[in-house]
Amino acid sequence: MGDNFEAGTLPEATNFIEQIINEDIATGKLRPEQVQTRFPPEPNGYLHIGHAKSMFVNFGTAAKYGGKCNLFFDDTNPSKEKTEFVDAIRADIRWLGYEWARECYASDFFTPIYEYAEQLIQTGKAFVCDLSAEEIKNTRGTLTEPGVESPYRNRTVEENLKLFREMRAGKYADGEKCLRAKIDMASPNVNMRDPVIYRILHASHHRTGDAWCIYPMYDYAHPICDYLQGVTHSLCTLEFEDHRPLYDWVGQTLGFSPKPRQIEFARLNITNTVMSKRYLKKLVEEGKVHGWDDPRMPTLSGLRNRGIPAAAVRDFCSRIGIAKAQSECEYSYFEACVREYLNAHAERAMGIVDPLPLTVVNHEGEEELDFDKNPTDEGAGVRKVTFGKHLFIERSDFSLDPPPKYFRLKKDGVVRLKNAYIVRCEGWNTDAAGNVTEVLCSYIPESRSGSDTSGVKAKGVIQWVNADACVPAEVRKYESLLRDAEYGGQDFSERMNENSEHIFLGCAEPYLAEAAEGAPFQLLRTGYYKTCREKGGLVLSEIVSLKDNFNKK
RNA sequence: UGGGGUGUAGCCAAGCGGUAAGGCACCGGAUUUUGAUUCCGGCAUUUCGUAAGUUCGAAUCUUGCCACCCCAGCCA
Repeated sequence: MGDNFEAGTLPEATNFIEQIINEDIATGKLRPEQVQTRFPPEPNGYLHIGHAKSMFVNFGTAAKYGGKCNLFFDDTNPSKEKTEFVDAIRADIRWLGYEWARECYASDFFTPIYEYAEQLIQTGKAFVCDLSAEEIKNTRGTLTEPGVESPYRNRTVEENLKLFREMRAGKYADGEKCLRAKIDMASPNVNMRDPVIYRILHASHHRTGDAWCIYPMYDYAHPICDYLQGVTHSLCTLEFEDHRPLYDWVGQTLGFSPKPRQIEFARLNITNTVMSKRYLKKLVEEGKVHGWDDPRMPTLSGLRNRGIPAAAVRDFCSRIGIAKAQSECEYSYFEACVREYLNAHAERAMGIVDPLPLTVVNHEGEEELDFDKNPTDEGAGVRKVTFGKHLFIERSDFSLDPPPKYFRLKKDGVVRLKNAYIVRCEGWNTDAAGNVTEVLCSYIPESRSGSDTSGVKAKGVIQWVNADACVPAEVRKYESLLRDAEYGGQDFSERMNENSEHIFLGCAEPYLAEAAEGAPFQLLRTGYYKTCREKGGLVLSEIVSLKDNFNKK
């Protein structure tokens, strides 16, 4: 990781963030290896693919300059945060393939953050306010009108200090008082209208327990934590642009040098994919999914369980770019990255989801055939596959009433059994209801893969497994995904495509299957998948419905 | 109606005064023992939200206008 560049030269900037950093380096503010970032999740849920972009930006930028990136848990609100989430976050970062220089928490800095608050009070830059939350709201003004100053704004330093210490000592109830920065109630930027920087919260913190009953607000704590960690460039998403003046105010007022610099970029959005922790949490809590790592979830652990390689996620992040324009990627872009990676790296296996017995009437005994594990990679090697008289093929690969351009097995037709022989349909058996229960075929001995001298042309190639030697597999079936705007109402439903029947959380790959032993493998039948999607535009939750849908037309 | 941002193809996105990169998607065609892959070709040329202006020359500079996003938590 990290591009190499000669000492004294700057790496080529590939996005606006790197341009800014290059300028900072060029103007002597810092040396490349001093670049430091941080990935700052709040431990109140699992990481999702949107976080993957943030990690790519933060870890990637630091690596590019030979600098460092910390893992920083933003745990300033004990009412929402849990240790379970910090463990899961750590695991997901490692799975994605990133390593942090240092792991720290906002709570590590509670003491200095508190001391800085006293410093603000001493210098007359903060005051204890007795207004209720409601009153503060009512005096903040509106977007077009200035706010009015708190009647407590001009308390003496001594009184403020006394009150603040009493707040810390637990003398007051939640919401009874708060500490506010003294900035400008008439600022056109609402964030600067004497923002609350400390609130009273008699809640147990997942790390500090009951040591504190006052907790700093994000806007106040973040610049301090950045500074104390040595962060030089604090990369965050666009919605914090309005907060940058406050970020800078804290740094300047407290005399930080060098002062960390906040740079904002657009967060990741993907069509039809819910990227809101709030809704994901709701799905989990209401039991609509099996958990945060349900394969239908856009969480990193969900993607992992879906069989999506971390490298593909990283590749996706690198290809979508980093910019400030609000945007929404098509899901197909992500799929392309996954397919590309899987095609190059995934070992191929034949699998049958809906088995139909096929008997090779003129074949006796068994024989071993070589099967390339990955035809795009010579080094992948081969596996032995046993061919015999009794096979299974996919039910949908045989048709008595084939649609036009049906290349697979049909009445009186031939098809190649992948990597084995060409077979000709000789007949079939049905049950009382007329359903096909068995296909009878003859094989052409001269058509063996790799040494075909038969001269017979088979347009179609289908998968098969040996009925006597195959490993039982189980395709995990999931209920089709959310069907209406039940979750999240309007916001959620707005994410629906006009054409899609289901809202989905991103589950669409047909190559999810799970072996009985629990080892996931991929069925890389992207052809079916594409075809199906073009025809129906449906969101598919598992392989069976995918193939059924394919057969419909 | 205040402030902060953003507008380049269906979707991402380069471009930073010298005559519109690349990827995804899509459309042709070739090869193919995965209808996959691979490969070739096409895909903004009265055009860079729009209207004027500066300039030999503008997506790039100036001005006006339009559209969209974010902000009035003791959330992050």
